Amino acid sequence: MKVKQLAEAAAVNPDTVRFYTREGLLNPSRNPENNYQQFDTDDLRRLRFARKARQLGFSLPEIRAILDQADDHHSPCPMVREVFEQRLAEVEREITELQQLRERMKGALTAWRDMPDGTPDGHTICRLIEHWDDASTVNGHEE
Amino acid sequence: MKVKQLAEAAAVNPDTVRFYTREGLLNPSRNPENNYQQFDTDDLRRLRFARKARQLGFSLPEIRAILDQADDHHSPCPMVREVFEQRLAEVEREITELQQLRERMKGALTAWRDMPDGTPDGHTICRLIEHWDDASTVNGHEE
DNA sequence: CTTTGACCTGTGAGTTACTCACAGGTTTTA
DNA sequence: TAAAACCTGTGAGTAACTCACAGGTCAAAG
Repeated sequence: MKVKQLAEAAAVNPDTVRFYTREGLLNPSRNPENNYQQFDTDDLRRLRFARKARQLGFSLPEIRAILDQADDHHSPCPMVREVFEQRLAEVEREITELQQLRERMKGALTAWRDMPDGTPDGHTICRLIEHWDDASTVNGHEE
Repeated sequence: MKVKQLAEAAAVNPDTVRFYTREGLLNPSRNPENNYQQFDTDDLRRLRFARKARQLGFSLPEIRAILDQADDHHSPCPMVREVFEQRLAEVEREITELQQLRERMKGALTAWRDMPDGTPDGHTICRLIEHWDDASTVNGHEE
């Protein structure tokens, strides 16, 4: 398989294939005649794995580490489990933060709609933002 | 006020102040003697507004647009309201996506813990990821 | 009065995970 | 045989900062 075929098989951009190859997640052989990259079904599995892991929030270095360990016939299990659980905790945190944000935004909109004059001006909404109480979400993610 | 004082007053990195100035969100005057930037309380208000708007998910170009309109004594209201409501919808979408992700991750962990042998190996978890059904969250955010 | 340290200046690079553009080589198709 | 489609590597652009660097300025201490 060449770049475009692999990309299509995994439903990704060919440039992503090239990028992952540069980053060491894929290790294609080379056709000595024209220097083209040759991917096999194992590369396809790696690529699909990588894409799914990305959806779960794993970073490329993490994915590469998992793949490398699997290549060395080491069980990547402990690391994967740890990262997986960390990621789950992070997802929970993000959900909580976003829910709080949603409530505050909804409250602001409601207060805005219930204003006496009905048609609030820019000062009103700007004041809403200006007086936004940044109790939660202080600095985004400061891990 | 000089850079560092403004930064401290708004609890941000001095480099963020410089960056926002470069980006046109802040328009300090200059001390002609030494070319230092001079910020006033209005700059502080702009900076605080910008930071709060950022917490709400507004982009820097959006914030600059709001600030510029306010400077022209136009009411930024309609734009702010639109962006605000778009952002709220986006937050709702993100919450839903993350909740689905959480459920799937928890399900995976549970299935993993309930494995017959109790100590699953890397293949187990990797297979979990490999067979991850990417029905939702297909391409992240493709707005 | 000079030195030290803290601050200022502008600019350029690094971060993440891609995506796109470019220039030139190869292979396939018409 | 020529055009289209694909390959190659490299470099830049994205968002919103953050950090580093080299050199200028200023307040206070020695």
